[in-house]
Amino acid sequence: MPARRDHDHSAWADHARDTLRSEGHRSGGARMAVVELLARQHCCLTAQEIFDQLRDDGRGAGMASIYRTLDLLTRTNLVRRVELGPAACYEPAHPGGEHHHHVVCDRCGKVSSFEDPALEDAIARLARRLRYSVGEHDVVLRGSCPDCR
Amino acid sequence: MPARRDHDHSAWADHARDTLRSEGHRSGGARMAVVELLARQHCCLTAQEIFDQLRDDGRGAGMASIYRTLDLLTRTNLVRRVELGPAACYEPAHPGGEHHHHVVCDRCGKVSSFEDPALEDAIARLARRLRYSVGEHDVVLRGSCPDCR
DNA sequence: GTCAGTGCAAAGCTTTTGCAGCGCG
DNA sequence: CGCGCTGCAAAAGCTTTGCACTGAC
Repeated sequence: MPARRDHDHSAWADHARDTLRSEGHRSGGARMAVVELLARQHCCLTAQEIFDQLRDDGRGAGMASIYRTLDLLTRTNLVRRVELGPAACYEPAHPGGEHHHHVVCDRCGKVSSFEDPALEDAIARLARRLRYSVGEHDVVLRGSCPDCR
Repeated sequence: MPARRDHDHSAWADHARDTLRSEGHRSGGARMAVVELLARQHCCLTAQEIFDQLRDDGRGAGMASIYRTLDLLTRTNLVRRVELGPAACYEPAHPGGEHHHHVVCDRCGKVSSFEDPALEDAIARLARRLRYSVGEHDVVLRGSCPDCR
């Protein structure tokens, strides 16, 4: 029996491939390598981390292709770009509305994610109150992780 | 009668000067120019905006001094650094706990600020629940501003 | 066969660092 | 009058762009 693949993850990869295809984009090697790597992630990655990991996997891609792919995926809302510091992070955007945010450890730099319905609720109410038409939102907490405090 | 100065603003400038002084820092020209410019702001500024505005005011300072000052002010918690995109923004941190966040217009890039007690409350509860010791937090909303939608 | 996708290298931005000289305390 | 602050210039990231070549369709 083959190893079972993670459903959420392969579902996202399929969704991403289908969406790109339906918009007339081709399936180049670098692009698909980035999509498949992102699909396996639990949290967000920097472009450099993607570059390194693809190289280690023997599927090396040029930095330019990685950035171009991330830009395309972000524009099509398949990927969420998160500004956590000097380098941007990227993670799969799950269409079902599942939604998480990030806590960054000031000391070791570790990034964790969390979900909080009450927070989402407060943001939804707030968005209704503002005169902006709010499309997305990011929440970043900073502090010390359990290992560092 | 002289023009009345904005109390909150000059209060922050005084607080910043006193804090720096008490930690043994000197009052150089560039540093004070940045403090006074920040004190006059209602929202956050990038280093480049600070550079341009000081030059226009005839109090030009070197970029390096601006970055060094912003770094010092951030380390002493006198200034809050906000990651809104490729360039970081900086704004005075008011000690009283007054606290705001930002909405960015995707189309024209305009940045506005808002306050929302319910949001702060949700974040405070959330912070208690997480195993991190949370020190600060940023919320960034993105969408279309009233002029652009 | 065509043209989107790719890799490399060069350029563009933001931010940091090295260093000589100025000036605050 | 010493050492911290400053400005310039160079360097160090991160990201984008130009261009010739490859490969998907």
